Amino acid sequence: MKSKMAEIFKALSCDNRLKILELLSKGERCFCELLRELDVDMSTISRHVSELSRVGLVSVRKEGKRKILSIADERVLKILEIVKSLGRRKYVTQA
Amino acid sequence: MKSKMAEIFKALSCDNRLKILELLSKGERCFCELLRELDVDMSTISRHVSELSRVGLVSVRKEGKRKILSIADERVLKILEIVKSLGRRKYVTQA
DNA sequence: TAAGTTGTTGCATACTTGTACAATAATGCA
DNA sequence: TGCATTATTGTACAAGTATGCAACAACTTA
Repeated sequence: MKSKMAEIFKALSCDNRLKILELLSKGERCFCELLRELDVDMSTISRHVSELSRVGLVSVRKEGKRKILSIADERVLKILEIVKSLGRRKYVTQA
Repeated sequence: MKSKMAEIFKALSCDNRLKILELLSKGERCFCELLRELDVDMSTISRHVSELSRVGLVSVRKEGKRKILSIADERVLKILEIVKSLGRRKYVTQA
């Protein structure tokens, strides 16, 4: 069985899920708004959101007939920021 | 094609690779030391190390007939620490 | 109740991944 | 040179993943 850590990283290892997190980092939004911004099937988004919330990266709240999604924790943004900065640097080893 | 960010997260999403990083976080060590601590085939470790260095998480230095491995960047440790803390918390949504 | 909106789930499919084993390569030592 | 140590690579394979389509479910509103 996979560790919690590995599961979290796994959830972060897909571009469409990263895209979802990036959108949510600008503020909460509902499921069907994501659909308009992501050019993938609704079922695909559903599964991605489900995975993100399962591992605790995204919070889900029901409001009328909509599901409102948001980043679950400040630390999620922190992680994304650090890894983005790692990705930009051309992997230079410290001297 | 997968983004740099997704590739880095992917590299982090496997328990054996996380184990390697954890060992390296205590200080650099050579390939064959990892072998003694990891109970997987050497070829498997070779591929994991290759992947970790490919995406820039681990630095490799040759010394005699050995390859010495180390964490490539402080930020790698930071990421591991944050995600570990995320994993511990029982995914509590803010009130 | 009927119709529309929003989301989930079963199924199929193309692709990727983690792993071991065996063969090979590179290096250092006797 | 021959042998031991250290590491990589080809191959195979079981398991897992991302995706779309179609059917279905839950909820809202007319």
